[in-house]
Amino acid sequence: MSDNKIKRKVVIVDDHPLVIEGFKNVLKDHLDFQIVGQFRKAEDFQHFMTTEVVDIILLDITLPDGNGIHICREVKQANLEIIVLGISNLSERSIVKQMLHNGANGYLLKTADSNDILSCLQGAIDGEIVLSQEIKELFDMADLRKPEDFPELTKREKQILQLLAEGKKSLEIAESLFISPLTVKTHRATLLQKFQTGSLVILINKAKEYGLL
Amino acid sequence: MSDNKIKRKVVIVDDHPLVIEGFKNVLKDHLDFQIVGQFRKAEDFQHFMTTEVVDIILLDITLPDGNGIHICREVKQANLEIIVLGISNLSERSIVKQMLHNGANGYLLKTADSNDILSCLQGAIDGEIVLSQEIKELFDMADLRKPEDFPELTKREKQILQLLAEGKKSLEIAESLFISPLTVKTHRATLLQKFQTGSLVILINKAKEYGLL
DNA sequence: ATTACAATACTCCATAGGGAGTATTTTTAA
DNA sequence: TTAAAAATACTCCCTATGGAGTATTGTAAT
Repeated sequence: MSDNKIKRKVVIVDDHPLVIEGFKNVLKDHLDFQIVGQFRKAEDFQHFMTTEVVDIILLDITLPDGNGIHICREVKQANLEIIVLGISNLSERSIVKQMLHNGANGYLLKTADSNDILSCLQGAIDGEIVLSQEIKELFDMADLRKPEDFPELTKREKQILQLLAEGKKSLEIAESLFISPLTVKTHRATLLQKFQTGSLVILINKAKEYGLL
Repeated sequence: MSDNKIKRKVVIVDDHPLVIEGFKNVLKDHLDFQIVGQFRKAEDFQHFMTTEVVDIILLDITLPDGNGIHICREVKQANLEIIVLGISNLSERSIVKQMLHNGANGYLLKTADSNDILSCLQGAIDGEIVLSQEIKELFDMADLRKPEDFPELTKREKQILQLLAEGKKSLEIAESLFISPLTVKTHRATLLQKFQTGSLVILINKAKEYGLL
């Protein structure tokens, strides 16, 4: 667009350097955008945000030390003006919904191409809620989608899920977490219930599908 | 390196345009490499390969219309000189092993950074089997070379292992195979014994590592 | 035809897992 | 500062699983 416009400050948060490099390559010739920060960990990004002011955040959902959905809420609580676009491999409807509920201005799949990304950025700047092509299709075909939504797990549940996935028995888990085996049993039951199955193996398979393990 | 060297022809096959852009950004200032093709679908890549000659293929494992592991084998059968590096988010041992068994020259995680990627490329050119940092940590190199001492399974056992991995209960398996649940139990016990574990989850994890599932 | 091994099916026993509740304390968010 | 959610721990009951045997029939290779 115009040449003398003040560039919008963009921050990229993604644990995949290749994706960061990809965004840089997509944006590098674009006069409207200036990348002022890139982070692989939520913590680094959050620290950066305590001192810097930015316009646009490209925010991965799955980070090694945090969750993009929560980070989005924090950012928006601090400043509603900041444009937050979720980026992820995950095309689960519930995740997209959660992001949008937390105030995100849009959601891009990593399968989006340059044009898709740039038009989403422009749309978000223009105040639209933007979704990349495949996500749009996902929402159009709403009726065909599976009803099972991505379960919200608590910290403890995730912890126990992880140990179950390693093949640990309830007793071992109880010992390593210093809690009663009966408590482990409760968490396990909650997990099975949240994933709507009665099989540990299915539970773990689904958790892997959702990228929880 | 040297300036007048003939550049190595690189092809990128990945369904994520951002990853392709990322590789382009990482390689763009490197005098040794020249990107001669980029593909989002296996089919397009395979068509390209019928007419073109390349030196290095950066090959994603998960493609919308194919499997990088199979594609790797095809490529290597046609020309062993071509360097194939698997790239993927998946850090499962069995997948890496399958790639290397099919002749891949290495395996990079998408969490690898530029330096990691470039040093892997150089290593592969120098004839090494290269793995990105995180993958190296997952394995010790010695483990890769020695033949696997995974248990010999009978046809029926493999069949039942498969069904167990799908989360089926003994009773369901018995019904679908028209045998007694007690027989299923025997096979299951044999499997657990052969894999030297008392946990179904561990059994299935090991089976996946060995590429049996 | 003999010898393996596979596949089948059973016994008995002990423990782990799954289903459905209730209840208290602690943490976190509104 | 409350109200909600998470984490803790328990009850009872029943079924599934795991471990250790034994035994018969089927099948494939020598």
